[in-house]
Amino acid sequence: MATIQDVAKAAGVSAMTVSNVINGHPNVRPATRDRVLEAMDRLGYRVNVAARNLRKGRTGTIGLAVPEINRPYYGRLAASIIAAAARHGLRVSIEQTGARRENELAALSLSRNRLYDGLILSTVGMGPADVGALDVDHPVVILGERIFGGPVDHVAMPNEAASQAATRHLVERHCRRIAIVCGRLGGEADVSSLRHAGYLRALAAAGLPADPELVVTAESLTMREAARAVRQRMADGPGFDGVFCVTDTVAMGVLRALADAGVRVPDQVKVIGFDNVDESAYLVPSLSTVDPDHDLMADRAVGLLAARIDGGGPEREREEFAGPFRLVVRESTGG
Amino acid sequence: MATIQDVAKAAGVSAMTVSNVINGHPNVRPATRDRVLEAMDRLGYRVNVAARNLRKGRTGTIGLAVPEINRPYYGRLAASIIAAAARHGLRVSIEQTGARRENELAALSLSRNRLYDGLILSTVGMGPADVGALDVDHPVVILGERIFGGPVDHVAMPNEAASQAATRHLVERHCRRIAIVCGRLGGEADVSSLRHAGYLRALAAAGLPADPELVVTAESLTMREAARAVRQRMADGPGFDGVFCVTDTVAMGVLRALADAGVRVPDQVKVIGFDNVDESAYLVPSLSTVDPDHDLMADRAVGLLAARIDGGGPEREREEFAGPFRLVVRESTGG
DNA sequence: GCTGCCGTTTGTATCGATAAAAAGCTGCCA
DNA sequence: TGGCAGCTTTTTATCGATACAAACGGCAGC
Repeated sequence: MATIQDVAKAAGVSAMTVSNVINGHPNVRPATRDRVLEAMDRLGYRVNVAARNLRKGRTGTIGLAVPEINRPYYGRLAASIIAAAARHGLRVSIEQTGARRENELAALSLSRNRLYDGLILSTVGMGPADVGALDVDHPVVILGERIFGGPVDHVAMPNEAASQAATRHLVERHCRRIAIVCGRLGGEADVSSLRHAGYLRALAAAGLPADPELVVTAESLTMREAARAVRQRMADGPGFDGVFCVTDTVAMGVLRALADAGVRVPDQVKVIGFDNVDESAYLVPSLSTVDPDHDLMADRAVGLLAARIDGGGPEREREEFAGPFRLVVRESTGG
Repeated sequence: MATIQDVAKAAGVSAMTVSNVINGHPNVRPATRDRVLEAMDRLGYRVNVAARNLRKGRTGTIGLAVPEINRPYYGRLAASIIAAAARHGLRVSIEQTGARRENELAALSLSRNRLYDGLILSTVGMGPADVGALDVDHPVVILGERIFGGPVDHVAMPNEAASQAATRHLVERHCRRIAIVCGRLGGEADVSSLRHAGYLRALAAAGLPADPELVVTAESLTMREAARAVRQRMADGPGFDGVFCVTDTVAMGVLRALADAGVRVPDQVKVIGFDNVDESAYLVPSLSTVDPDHDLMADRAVGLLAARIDGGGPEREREEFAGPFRLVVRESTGG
């Protein structure tokens, strides 16, 4: 594989001149430039990125750590982030953490290896107790839930507000016994807890009691576990007329479980999700949901990260950005 | 940020000794090792991967180029590949090509930049005419469709065989006018053409005529376009009693379009897809499909690539591997 | 013809880690 | 005591690109 030296020799110039041509520096005589370009072409020269990275101290790659890329929500998020990063001239490398705390911490340390110029971390497993791990000397942006007081930039989902709006929508559609399907509660700042809080607030605002019977807890936020949890709860009749699902993926599992039990949606039970993944509009019945504007959040997250990378040193204050959201009403809540 | 030299100085040894400790070489006295480890810990030392890459001529990262990560099939594929790569100690960086030929070619050239040790390319836009572009001097594995005679390893979907099996299944369920929903035909080796060929073969084997009216062509293999194409075709009644959809994503669009038209699945029309993405089991009705064993294919693709990277030089013959598949019967074809 | 300036080109050092070879140490035996 | 084998450790050179400063060449002006 040809190096810059080979090209230099072939073109009868120094390596620096070749470098100058590659990087579009001014003050290279056109005739020289042409000679160099011709030599590069002839030798099939390609920049060695490792060498450039070493010299420049940058890799041009950011890391994206998500629980699992194979879930509509994270797929969608990743797509938005890859696109946003490309606009900043950055590539994206994806780590799967399996929502496990230790893997999320490992992702942080990879980025310390200078493999990435910065890291976008979608935390799920880490809790407030791990805030210390975030206190690193390289750019990190948390995307998703809320890490209290973490010393990093943070783009937050509008968890509580949007959950409240979703639940309120069920109230407005005359649901009176509204269930929530979520993951295990107890953490301070995970998706389930935050969205559960929004759900409770909506109930309170509507003067509805918060019946613990109506909290359906799945082992994990997957279709399988959501369906299983709902089936179990429905052993003796639904006992609810509305369901707020903490993600659209969960909602898909719930819709399936309801269908298995012969429960008609939206006639007998109304269902609303959270995320507005692409699939939601195409389900039968199509799924009402709240849409947190992924593109905007991705754009903001990458923007913050890029700013940190480009020298926005540690003296810059950390930023918090809470995304906007939009209620999307479809068939599953009666259109 | 501390370098290996800093650690060496702090531990009172040479840089090489530190390097030896890092890389777990034998012949480092335990006492020395401890001293080095302590210094590394104290200084918060992290390997500079760019420097190591330069020296070793490897990056430890492979590229995965897919049309769009935000589609269930590619998400699933990416998840499998990331997992398989991790087993080989490789990281995965994802490029989105948008199924566009020029982006697929660009992905090839990125890998030429030695950014990646190798590339797994899921071709969609490139055709047999671009075979020349694949003749590169670094490891590439094509995953997906068939590139005739490309000078690279190739893990192929069992496109024709599985499509034939899916269509045959519809025949066995007494469908007599079986439609196919696919993308534009005409290419020699794209998904749609190959799966269309399998569909035709099944019809021929069953002695059914191949009515061009039953070929529904979508602009792209998305839910939106599939739904649009089917709606258009159904303006004057369905005219078919079975549909083979070239992907599960397409099937989701089709199911939605049928629901909109008040057509009952599977009573009036039976539907089968291709891919067995996670969502398929949870749709209402759940989707029959063929499952190409993504994990196995991912494993094989990464395995081939890793072998090429580890010196399996260009003299090794290129390999072709056609994945197995499995028919998955669910509600959409009558259970 | 000489000076000085400006646009162009080149030499040298460097980023940080590591392969290969050389040099230091031990301890053991003759 | 000298010599040698076998671990340990260090020295030196290198991967390829680029920052920086120095050198070069041509030309206008005196």
